[in-house]
Amino acid sequence: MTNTCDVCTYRSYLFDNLNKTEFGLLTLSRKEMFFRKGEIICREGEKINNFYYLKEGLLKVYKTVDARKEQIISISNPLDFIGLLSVFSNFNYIFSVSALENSSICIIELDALKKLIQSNGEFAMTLLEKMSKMNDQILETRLLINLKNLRGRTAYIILMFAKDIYKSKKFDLPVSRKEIAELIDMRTENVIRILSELRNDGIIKIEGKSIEIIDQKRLESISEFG
Amino acid sequence: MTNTCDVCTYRSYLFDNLNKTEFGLLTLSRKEMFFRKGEIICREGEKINNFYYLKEGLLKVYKTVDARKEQIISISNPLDFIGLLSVFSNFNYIFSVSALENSSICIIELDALKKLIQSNGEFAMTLLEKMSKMNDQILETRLLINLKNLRGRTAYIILMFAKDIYKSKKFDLPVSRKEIAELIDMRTENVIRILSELRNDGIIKIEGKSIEIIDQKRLESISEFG
DNA sequence: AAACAATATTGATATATATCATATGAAACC
DNA sequence: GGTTTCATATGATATATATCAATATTGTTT
Repeated sequence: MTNTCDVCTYRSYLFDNLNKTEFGLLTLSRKEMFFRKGEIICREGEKINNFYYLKEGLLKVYKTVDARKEQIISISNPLDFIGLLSVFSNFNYIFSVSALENSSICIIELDALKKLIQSNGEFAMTLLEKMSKMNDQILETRLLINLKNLRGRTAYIILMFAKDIYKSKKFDLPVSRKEIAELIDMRTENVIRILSELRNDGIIKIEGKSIEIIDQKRLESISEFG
Repeated sequence: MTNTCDVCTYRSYLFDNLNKTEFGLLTLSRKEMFFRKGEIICREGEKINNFYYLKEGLLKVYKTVDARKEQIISISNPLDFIGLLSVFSNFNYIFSVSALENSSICIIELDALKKLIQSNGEFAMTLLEKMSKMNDQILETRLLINLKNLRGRTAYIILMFAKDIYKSKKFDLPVSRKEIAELIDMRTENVIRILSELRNDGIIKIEGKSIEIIDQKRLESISEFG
């Protein structure tokens, strides 16, 4: 909602190293946009002109495998940069991004940002650190998920939603069963089956999209050991 | 072998944007080290003090899953930075690196490099671009491999060695069957079995570590469609 | 409200992959 | 030189996961 960057909490997170002039320059090229749940922010293959970061909401980053199947690479939380580092190394997006919940996104012209990187080394260093941390996390998570069996993956993803995203044992899933499958490399039927198992074992409660973790210890043990 | 950076071909690849003073600063903190096949360059968990890049040879980047199993994340070619971006976002390595072939590695003190990033924005930008390209590629490759069935993965990795690493249809595998398995998420027995199948189908020749691609078209088709 | 499409669910079955067992040759060790 | 260890190899079997099928449930469009 707020359109002045000065008061935006995100300033301190990323733009602390900029002086007044630089910050003004950035603000000039900056826009804030609102995306409704389901809307697409950018598409694989499109030219990259902007640098996005997520102010509020929830996004998914994904690739299209074929007409019926997508591969979800990661889920973006508020404060996340969107689009991995590829914005700096590719001319075109190598993935798509869409909104899982209504989201506010800050948009900065990539050229303006690149100029700042070149003129302000402190800022460059901060950006490099933050972006590299995010990239590492995505890769590590993908490697971790692939080591687990289906039960472990399902438990892992429930815990991710509870701990990392909603910070609560009870929450509404922002995704369909199919999307969970696409995120943790499973088939929809197996996601559903295993969710039902976990319910029958008294580890979680499910009712439609609503999930509540009953026995977190057991769920974590399943996430770790399958 | 050469110890003066001026003549090193790698200068133009990465350090073009530095002036004489800056370049001198970097050279001061720079060392070149030789690692024999099998030797470990750095270990998961160790403190990060240096920025490495591979001048000559071949490395593997991996994580230790348990006493008997490793997970190979990527293979580093000459010109590659070693260690993903985590060198900028972590204090300790989140993976290990060892030499698959005798290798020459340039070692720069991380602090010296960070200073340069902060003082020279052009250099920061170049580094950001190159490192992010590498990181993206690693992630993309991992996603791609996981979409394939075992036959597809095996074909893919043979083609990777032939096209990306040795640039020849005939080459000696720098890794054991077990390591191939750890690289493409399979079991050793299945790697061996499928290699034998491909041999029996007249698609490749194998003799110990030596591999020759006979029918590249079919191999590529298997890599793509399984 | 009816018709339709998408999602969720469960069961039965097929298939891919892992596991176990065994053998051989080569390298490492004492 | 003999013993041990590791890499390669192949077959038989077990297990995990995908696929197919059928039905309910929810959401969407008209």
